[in-house]
Amino acid sequence: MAQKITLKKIAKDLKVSISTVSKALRDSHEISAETRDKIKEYAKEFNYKPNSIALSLKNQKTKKIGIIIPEIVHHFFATVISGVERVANEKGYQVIITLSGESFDKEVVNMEMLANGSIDGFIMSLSKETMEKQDFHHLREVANQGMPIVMFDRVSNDIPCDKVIIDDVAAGHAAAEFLLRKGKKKLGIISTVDYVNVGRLRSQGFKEALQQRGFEVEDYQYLKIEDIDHCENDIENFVVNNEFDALVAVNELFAVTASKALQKHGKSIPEDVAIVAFTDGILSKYASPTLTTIGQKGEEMGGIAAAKLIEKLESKDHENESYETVIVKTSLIERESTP
Amino acid sequence: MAQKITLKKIAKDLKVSISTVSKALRDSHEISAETRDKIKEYAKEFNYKPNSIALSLKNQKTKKIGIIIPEIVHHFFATVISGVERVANEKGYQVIITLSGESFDKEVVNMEMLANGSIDGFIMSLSKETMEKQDFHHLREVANQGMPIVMFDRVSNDIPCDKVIIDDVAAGHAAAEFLLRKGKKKLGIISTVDYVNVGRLRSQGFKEALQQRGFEVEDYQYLKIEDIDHCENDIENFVVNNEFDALVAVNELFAVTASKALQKHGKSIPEDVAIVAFTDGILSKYASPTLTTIGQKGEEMGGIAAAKLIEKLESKDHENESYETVIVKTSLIERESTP
DNA sequence: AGATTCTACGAAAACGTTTTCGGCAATTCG
DNA sequence: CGAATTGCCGAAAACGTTTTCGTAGAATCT
Repeated sequence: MAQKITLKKIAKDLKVSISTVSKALRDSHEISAETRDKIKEYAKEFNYKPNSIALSLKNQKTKKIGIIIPEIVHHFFATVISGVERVANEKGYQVIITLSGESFDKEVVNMEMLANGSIDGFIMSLSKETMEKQDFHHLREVANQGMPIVMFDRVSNDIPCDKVIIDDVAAGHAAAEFLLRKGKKKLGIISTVDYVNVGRLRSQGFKEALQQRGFEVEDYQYLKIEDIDHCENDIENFVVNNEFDALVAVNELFAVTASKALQKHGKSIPEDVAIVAFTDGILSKYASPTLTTIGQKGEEMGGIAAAKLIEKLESKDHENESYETVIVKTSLIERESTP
Repeated sequence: MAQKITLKKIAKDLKVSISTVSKALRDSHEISAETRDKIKEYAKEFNYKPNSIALSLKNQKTKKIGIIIPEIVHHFFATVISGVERVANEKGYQVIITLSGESFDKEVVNMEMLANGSIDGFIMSLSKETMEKQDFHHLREVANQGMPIVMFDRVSNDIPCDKVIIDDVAAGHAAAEFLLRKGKKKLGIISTVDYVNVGRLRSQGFKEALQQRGFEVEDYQYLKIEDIDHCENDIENFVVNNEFDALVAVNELFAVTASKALQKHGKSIPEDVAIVAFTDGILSKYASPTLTTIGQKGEEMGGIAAAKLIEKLESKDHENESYETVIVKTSLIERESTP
C-alpha cells in the first residue's frame, strides 16, 4: 500500500523544489550533476513514473486513440484491433475500445464520452443502425472540434476524413470472375440487405463480372439475408430451390451455412457446387471442406488506420485539410471449396 | 474547428467567475435561478462537456479499467472483453485494452504504462510466457501501490487478488464422465503442455474421472501439443496410431483438427469416435459435424470480473483486504459429435 | 575592484475541474 | 436601529506535471 510517489514527495524528502526534481529527471543542464544523481537514484528506488493524467492535462494530448466498432466477437474486427494495437504501441499510444453493438445510440454515446478529452483521435467502423439511418451528426460534431477521425470498412462518404477500405466492388468482381474461369456457368450469391455497404458493393461487383461475360440478370440467383443470426432456413431453402454450380457468399458464415445445407442435400463440394466466401477467418480455415475466400486483411487495415491517424495527430494541427482513402487489396486464398 | 469549450471560456463570455459556472452547471443552490439558466443555456448551445482528464486529475480517479490479455483474435478472449465492456459501460467506466501477445516483456511494459495513472484497476489473464516463468513481480508491484487487480482464466495463486475462473478439473471430469456414460470405453485426450494451467487441470479432471471408474493410466491415450499453430501433423499421427472410441480436446481447434483427421482416415463421427471439445466458440458451432463442447462462458466471466473490480474500486479503499475466487460453472452443449 | 557572465536552483503559471471559504449586500430578527 | 441571517457570488487551493522566468551567489573578465 505504498502510496503512489510524485514529484512533490520526492522534492519534500530531498528538500529541493519540485521544479528541480522535474528538471533533474529530464536531464536538464540547469541541475548540478550531484543533485541530479541524488534525485535520479531516489526516483529509481521508489520507482517513480510520471503521472500520465497530469501529463495529458498539461500537454493537451492523451496519447490514446479511441476505437469504436460494432462488435468485438467478429473475427474481422478483432484482427483490425490487433493491427491498430500493434502500430499504436510502437508509437507510444494506447488504445481505448468501445463497442456500439450495432446500435446508433450506443455509438453516439460512446463517441461523446471519448471526445471529452479522453483520446486524441478516433478509428471507427459504423454500426449497422447508423448506416441505415444515415445520421452522422456525431461524427461531424467531433470532426468540427478538430479531432481527427479515420474510418475503416463501414465508412460514409458524407464525412471528410481519412478512410481505409477494401475495394468491395473489385473483390466481388474477382470472386465471380474466378469462378467463371473455372468453367462455372450458373452462379448464385448470398448477400446482406442493401444498406450494409459491403454486401451491396460486393454484389455489385459480382453482377458486373457476370454482365461483362454476357450473362443476364436472370442467369444468376440472389439471396439477401436480413438477420444474420437466423439465416439457416433461408439459406437452406435457397440452395435446394435453385440450380447452380457455384456460389459466392459475402461472409464466411453464409458460406459455411450454405456448404452444410448443400452437403446435407447430397451435393458435393466443389464438384457439384463451388463456393467462394468473403472475410477470411477461422471458419474458412477449418470448415469441411475448407473454404476458398477473399481475405480482408483486417490486421493490415487496422495498422494502416492507426498509422494514418497518428500521422495526422503529430503533424502541425492547422495545416492542409486533405484526406485520403486507402484501398487495401484483397487476396484470394484458394482452398478445397473450389476446383 | 471550433475550439473545445471550457468553463473558463463560458465564464469569460458571460462575465462571471469560473466557480459560478461550475456551480450553476451542477445545480448548486448557491446560484440564482436566473444566472443558472443563463449559464446552462449557453453551455448547451456550445455543447459543453467537462474535460475528463481534468476530472481524473482532480478526483484521482479515471473511471477507466485496463485489460491485459494475451490475444484478441481468440474468440474466448473476445467474449470476455465483450462482457467486461458491457458491465463497465453500465457503470460509467471505459475500457482500455492492451495485448501481451503471449509475451512476458510486453505484459510487463503494458502493465507499467497503464499503472501510471491511466486506469483505476486491472482485469487480466496471464501470457503463456508469464505462466512459464512464474515471474509475477509486475503484478505484485502494482498491487502494492493499491491498485486492484482481477485475474481471470489464466491466474496465479501467488497473487492475492480477486479471480474469476472455471473449475477446469471439474470440467475435465465432466467431459470424461459424459463419454463414459455414453458407453465409450477407450478414451483419448489432446491437451497442451503442462505449464498452461487450463490444459493441465482439464487433463487432471479427465484422468480422475477415469480412475474413479476403475481405469488405469495405460487405458487412455495422451497427446500434449506444444505449438498450437503447427499441431496438425502431431494430431494426425496421434489419431491414426492409437485406438479409441472417444476423444476429449482441451480446445476447439484441437478438436476440429482431430475430427478432420479422423474423417480423412475413414472414421465416422460420432459412431466410430465421439468428440468433446472445450471452449465453445464459433468453430464448434459450424464444424462438420458440429462439436459437443464444454462452454466457458467468456461473456459471463468478463461481466463478473468487471463487477468485482468496480465493486472494489467504489468501496472505501482502506478496508478489509479480502479476496474472492469466483468459479463460473461450465455448461456442456451437446451437438453432433457425440451420440 | 567593479562589471559581467555563469551556475544552480526556486517561484509561479498553466492545463480544466471541484470545492471550501470568505465576503458583500439585502433581508429578517430582536 | 443595530445585529444576525440569508442569498449570491468570487478567490483560491488542489490534483501532478513542465516550463519560463527570476535571482542569489560564485566565477570570470577588464
